[in-house]
Amino acid sequence: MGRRLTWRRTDLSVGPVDAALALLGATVESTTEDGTVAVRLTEVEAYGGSDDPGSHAFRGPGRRNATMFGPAGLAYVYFTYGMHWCLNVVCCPDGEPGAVLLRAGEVTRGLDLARTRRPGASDRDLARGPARLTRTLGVTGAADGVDLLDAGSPLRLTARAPTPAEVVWGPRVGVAGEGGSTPWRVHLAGDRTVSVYRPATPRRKPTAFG
DNA sequence: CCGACGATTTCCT
DNA sequence: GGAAATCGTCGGT
Repeated sequence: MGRRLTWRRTDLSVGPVDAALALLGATVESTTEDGTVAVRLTEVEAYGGSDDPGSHAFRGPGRRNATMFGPAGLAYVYFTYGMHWCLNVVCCPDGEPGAVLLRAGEVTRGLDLARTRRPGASDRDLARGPARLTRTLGVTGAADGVDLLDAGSPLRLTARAPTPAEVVWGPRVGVAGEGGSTPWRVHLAGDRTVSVYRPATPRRKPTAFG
């Protein structure tokens, strides 16, 4: 069952779970004035809409998540923890929210440039985590809303991959509450660039007693 | 190896 | 006001 290895928008307009599977093994490529870096995706996570408490779209559209309600194939990029960018692929028909978070991958092009963006990191760790991946690719909020299926975009999806032989589904990383147990994280089995699983960790608020 | 914690800012309630 | 789809560092075992 060979699969076409080029993208059509309808390939991604299939909801977050199916889109997550379609994106595994595929390549994201970023071009800046410094050059081009490409990453082969080894780990992604699905996020839904009003029925998914773990999703940014759970409470409807707002300033940050507006792109999630756009057409499939757009990049939804958000800023979190005061310092990190995360990159998603929008994966539902226009007006319906849903996205796939790109969590980890392997650098397959532009290794020298990637290394300069992540000083001190091992090659294995260059894109091993959602914020590491955006740093390695040079992705920031400027890429929010970019069409990933346009070959002329600075950030784009290039090759699809054959259906992975073996994938592993599990709970999403860092998602608290009801959405925390939904097994919508998926990665290539046995791949060393997959990030380490961590449950959501509530942080202790500072007390008057130190 | 492992768990704890601080950094730092945006967004929503 | 508080939580957040994280990461690097630090200290202990």
